[in-house]
Amino acid sequence: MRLSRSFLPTLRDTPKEADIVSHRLMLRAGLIRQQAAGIYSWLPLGKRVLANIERIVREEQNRAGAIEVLMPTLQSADLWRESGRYDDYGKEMLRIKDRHEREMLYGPTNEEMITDIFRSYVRSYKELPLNLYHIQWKFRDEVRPRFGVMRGREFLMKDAYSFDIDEPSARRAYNRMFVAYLRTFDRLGVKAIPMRADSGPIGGDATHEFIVLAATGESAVFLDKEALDSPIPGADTDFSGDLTPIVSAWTTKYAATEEMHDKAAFEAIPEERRLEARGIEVGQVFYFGTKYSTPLGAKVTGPDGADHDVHMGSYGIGVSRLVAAVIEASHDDAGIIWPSSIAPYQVGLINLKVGDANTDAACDGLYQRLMNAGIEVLYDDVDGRAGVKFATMDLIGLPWQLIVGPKGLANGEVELKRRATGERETLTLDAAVNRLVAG
RNA sequence: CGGGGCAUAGCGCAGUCUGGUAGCGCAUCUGGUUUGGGACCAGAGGGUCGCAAGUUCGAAUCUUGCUGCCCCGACCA
Repeated sequence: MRLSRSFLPTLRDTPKEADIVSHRLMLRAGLIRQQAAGIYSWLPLGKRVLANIERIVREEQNRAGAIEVLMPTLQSADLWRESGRYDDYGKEMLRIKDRHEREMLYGPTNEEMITDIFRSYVRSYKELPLNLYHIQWKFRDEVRPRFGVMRGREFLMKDAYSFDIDEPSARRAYNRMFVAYLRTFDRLGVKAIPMRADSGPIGGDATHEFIVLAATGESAVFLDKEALDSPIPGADTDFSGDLTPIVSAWTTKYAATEEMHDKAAFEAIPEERRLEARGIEVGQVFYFGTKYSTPLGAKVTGPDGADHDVHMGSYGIGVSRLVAAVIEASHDDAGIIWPSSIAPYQVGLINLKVGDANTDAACDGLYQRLMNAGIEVLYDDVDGRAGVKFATMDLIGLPWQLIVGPKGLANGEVELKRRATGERETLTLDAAVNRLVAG
């Protein structure tokens, strides 16, 4: 993408409503624009990051055997009356009426709807296990939205729902999502630690929150430092096999949120391994048994010929929140530092002297070669001062900056800078292209 | 939902106490000089001062009501 033809409104000053670093940087780098309290538009750069996160989440869900669907944002109140949650959910649920005065709501979550889909079609245990997920906008009318997209009212979430014949099967489904989450967050470039969590109003008796450590996190967390070094399962993990060893490796080390904190257990850990920190919840997995299947009548016939209420779990990832969480975990004074896997572009190609025939030709050539190699490039082809170009490129945080100016070109050289470390190398044009193609 | 704060040009702010017809920096546009880490000079455009009522000869400024947004707490992916 040529900068001259893109829409990338960056801000030099920090808007005053933004308090935490991720919110400031998201506004300054032109990722989002606030439209109302807790409601944001996603501008081109932010949209690309969001799409990259979605892509990785989707790949790992699919790998773990979950199947993608798409449910609507608007739901009928009737379904929620069946589960009893229409009255229980309270003011956080945005309730609206259509032109026929029918009661509707903007979905805060989808347990009822997915259970309705399930009960409409599935009759036999032979169709299980089943895990359906979607990535859709949710609305929760928070009393106090804050910190930009970290706690918005409208937010993008991946939510998966598993259906099994009995509890042991449901626990295996839980483990599959648990392992998928380990892989997902690792690929997104963040270290998310599963922690024993409170089950809250959704209910259930097995749940973990996946928490990214960050100083500005909303939750206090307590963990054994050794939990940070547990291994990430590989892409070749057999999801049809026994995942208990992987899950156990992560859950035997102490790691808990404030609500579930067990002081005695924590203090049993050698002092040098105790870590008290703050974190951002980016995902949560629940096993809640028949909490919804019983009231909604989601049952299958088992091998014994009898009907069984299905055992369910739900598994959420805060996709839009992750954009902020990644920035909280990965930035410096100059701006964002995107992990390569979700960066809006891999390379920022900087033309330091637009209008100079040699420099233009070299940049245009590099741009073409990189694009042909399948590398996503943001090409700053706008006539401007070097300092402004560098500052903007640092702000938006692309992993690589390829700096092309007349001085270097006189020696047939360009400069390649790695955003994360600030490390620079002077290379020939060919060497620079090869380096970027190699990753 | 309790407590606190803010609302003046695209962004950041001053002016409000003490009423007199709106200003600064950045950004934008034009011309010139510059040009490897947020340049300089000259000029220009851009505001029903959040909305509504009131007081007054006169309101950004005083009064009342409303709305929006932010922060702390409680609550939450």
